[in-house]
Amino acid sequence: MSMKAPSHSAKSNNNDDTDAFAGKLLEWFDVNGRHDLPWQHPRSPYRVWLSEIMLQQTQVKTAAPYFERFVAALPNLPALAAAPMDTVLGLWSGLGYYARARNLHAAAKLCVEHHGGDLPRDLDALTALPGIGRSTAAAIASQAWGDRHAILDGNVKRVLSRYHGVAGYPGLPAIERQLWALAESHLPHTRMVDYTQAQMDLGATLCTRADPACILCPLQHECIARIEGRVAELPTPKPGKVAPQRHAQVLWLLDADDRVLLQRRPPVGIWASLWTLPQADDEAQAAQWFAAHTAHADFDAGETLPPIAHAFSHYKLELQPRRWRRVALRDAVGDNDDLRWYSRAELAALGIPAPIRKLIEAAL
DNA sequence: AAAACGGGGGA
DNA sequence: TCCCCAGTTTT
Repeated sequence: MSMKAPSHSAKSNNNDDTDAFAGKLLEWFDVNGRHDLPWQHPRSPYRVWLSEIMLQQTQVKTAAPYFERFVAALPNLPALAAAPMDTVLGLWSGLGYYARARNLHAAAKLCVEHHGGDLPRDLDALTALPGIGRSTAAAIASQAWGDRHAILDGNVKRVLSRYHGVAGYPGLPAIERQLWALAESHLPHTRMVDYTQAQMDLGATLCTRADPACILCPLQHECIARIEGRVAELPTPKPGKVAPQRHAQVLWLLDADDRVLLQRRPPVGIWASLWTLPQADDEAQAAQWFAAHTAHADFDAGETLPPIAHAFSHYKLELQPRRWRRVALRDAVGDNDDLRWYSRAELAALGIPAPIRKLIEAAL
């Protein structure tokens, strides 16, 4: 990776062959971009770095006052390196993600130790510092020195996947590689400082995740997602991991008065302490439970009902209900705090999981 | 309630 | 190289 200032191929050192993407973006930026952010006046490598770290997981509006306070207390890199950790954390207090502050502090010390108290003007050396990855390094180098490097943060991923109609979750290595290549293909040969800011501004203000303002977008006529009506589908969201499918048997017992037998769940775990129909892992265990709790009733006489599908955040549960009417319990089981007959009128006041309530109330 | 976020760290 | 995490905000 080269550290030198923008290198230009012989044919491309002029504005005429600026990529259409970059050209339109820069024109838009001149009028609509953010030109008065605190780290832009004055712009120094230290201030650019600090702003990029703050902006990693924080919006401009939130970060700005913290930035001002931070640079007022620690105006340059050696001051940061010399400050106690507590001071740094105090200045960061309220911003969250405190690992950023620890990395920032550690990186400042490394810069004093290895780079003469300055940030290194080299992508690999920047990336080697804690808290700086490929995109942050490129954002720093382009904004601090105007060096020609592509960034690929969440904003740019969103813009490029829409503009080029790139489907597939951007976190996947193959998709991310493709997006990096596209980002590099659009790099202009001039105005890198503005170009980098322009991409972030477009993503943050127009090409937003929800409800993008396409009619205001300078790229709307070339944007594949816009042309093909796929703006809402791109970028492809993270594929939810396929939730494991579990099964359970549900025993629905009604007595001679049409009261329903409910069981209180254990105080921890799924549906903690709620009242549900007695449940078993499989049919054999359901039969076993049935034999142990009921008097003179025939398990096989139960009426098999359509299964209920229920989705939890981390697994899917299919409940197989089976119903018996006019059931009596064994004397030894009886009513107690965790296993009771409830009349229909009493159900309303109980904590009952939604799918179970739906099942038993739909029947009447 | 769940997805998004950028870097770090472990597999 | 890839995958997943921590920690927080946004949708």
